[in-house]
Amino acid sequence: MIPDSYMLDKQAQIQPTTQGKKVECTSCGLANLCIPHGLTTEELNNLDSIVKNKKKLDRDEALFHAGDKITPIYAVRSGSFKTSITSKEGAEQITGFYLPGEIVGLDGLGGIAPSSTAIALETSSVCEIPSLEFDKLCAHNHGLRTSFMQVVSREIAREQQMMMTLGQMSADARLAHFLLTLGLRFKERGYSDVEYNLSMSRHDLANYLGLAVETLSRLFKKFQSSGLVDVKRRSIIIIDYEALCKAANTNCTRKAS
Amino acid sequence: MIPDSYMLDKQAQIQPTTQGKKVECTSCGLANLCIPHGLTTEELNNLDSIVKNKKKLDRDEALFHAGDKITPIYAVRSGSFKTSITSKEGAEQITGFYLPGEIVGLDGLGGIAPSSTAIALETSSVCEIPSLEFDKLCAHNHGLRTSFMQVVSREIAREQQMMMTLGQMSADARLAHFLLTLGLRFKERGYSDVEYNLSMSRHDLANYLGLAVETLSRLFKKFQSSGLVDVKRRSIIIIDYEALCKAANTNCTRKAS
DNA sequence: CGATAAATTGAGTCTCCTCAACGCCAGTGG
DNA sequence: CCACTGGCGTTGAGGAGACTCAATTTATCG
Repeated sequence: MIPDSYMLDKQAQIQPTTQGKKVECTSCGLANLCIPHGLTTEELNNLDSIVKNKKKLDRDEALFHAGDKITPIYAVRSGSFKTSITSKEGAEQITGFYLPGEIVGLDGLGGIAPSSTAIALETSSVCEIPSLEFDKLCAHNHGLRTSFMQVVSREIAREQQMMMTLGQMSADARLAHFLLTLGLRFKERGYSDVEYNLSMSRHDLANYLGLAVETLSRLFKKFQSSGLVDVKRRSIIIIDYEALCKAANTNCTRKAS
Repeated sequence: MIPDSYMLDKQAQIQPTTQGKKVECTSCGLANLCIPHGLTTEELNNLDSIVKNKKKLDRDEALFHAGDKITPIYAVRSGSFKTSITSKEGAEQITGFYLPGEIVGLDGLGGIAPSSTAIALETSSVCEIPSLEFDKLCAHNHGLRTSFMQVVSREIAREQQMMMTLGQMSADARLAHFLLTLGLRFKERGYSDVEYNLSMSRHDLANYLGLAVETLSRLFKKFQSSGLVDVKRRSIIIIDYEALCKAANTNCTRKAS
């Protein structure tokens, strides 16, 4: 089954959340992918006490802008986001796509203004974690500090991997690698790693991968006609996993789910 | 005057530090560029109490390896380092160069094994900050937490900028931008921003910038013959700052020092 | 249903890579 | 002192991958 975009919050689909409905980390299905992972019940409750009510955003709405004063950090709850930076000359680089359970805003810690802008790719919601309160909480919760540091480390590692992608890989490998990695992220969230929908436009994806849209389009076509994937607009079905790995220059074997 | 490589620790040049000599953050000339920036005297003393003795490394020696168990973080005290990640297939990407006052090892926080390997580019020394002790200290020092979060944010922002460089810029712009930015980092450390020595090989720089060594070599020659810079092996003299900015596609004006 | 944006396709070009050879410099050992 | 060696950097020739520009098709939305 193909998830309807990245909308993973099934509760929210059934009973649409009003702006302000309190969501508890303790009962959140994404907890293991998010900051709560590995925390004690007490720490979880502490965290719950400062996490602000779910904030809902429409497509193309900004969660925060580069240069904003004091910004909280956000945990994606449903939907998805892109972050991008813009040079003085107007050049844009999309620096990441964020799925439910992932943390946005790590470039705006310690009172520093974020260098990136975060924009919802579809109707999305986030849990807001105010920086001041979070910092206070960190003073008394070792587990929380550790968990957060892990989140930070993974984000840095992800960006390093992206440097590898942009610096060393061919266009083919970039796309193949992206499709495989995105699949794995869906899998972590309980969805298929071989059938999913993209929530970003060709333009956004091309920019993220450092390619021209035309090149990206041709690559999709090439993968399609080589029988690697089935692409229909934003729907992706990975047909030949092994071959896609090979295209990504990665000797990854798909593990049984 | 051209600094002899990145050796900024003049004390160390005069009286070579023995392995184990205690260096105080309180009296460190790099404090303002490092974690100590903005801390109270008390916090500084606390930090001093856990910072381990200076560790000296020769050229090509590793500070830590990708996958190492519990790794401390390190503040570069003298010399310089490169960090790199390696894919399973053996592809390498250099992810950063680190000068005195900068923090290495942020991809290994919270007990996570670092994804990168750090290697000294020349004879260098570092201050070791053990993760456990540092975490404990963070519990009681708001300023320390804030300062560290700022370091983390800047590192993430730096990597995002690198994604922009690799994803959007031409080869010319990449090199020009690198030379300018490196100059600014030297300036922060009290050196000329237009005359300095590179501590990394052409190979390392090319890899970092996502270029072939041959391309890099041709670029240096091109910049040289256009009168932008004077390049002699690893010595760099920026002659036409404005033109170099233009090559970097950046409308930066050089501020008087 | 028409207007606008998104995506695809085609043609031609150029940037940058690859491969190969050569020059330069430092260190080594005879 | 000098040839030898090996790493590092440069130079040249040729080619391929990805870009640009332009036109067309396909979606999206009022």
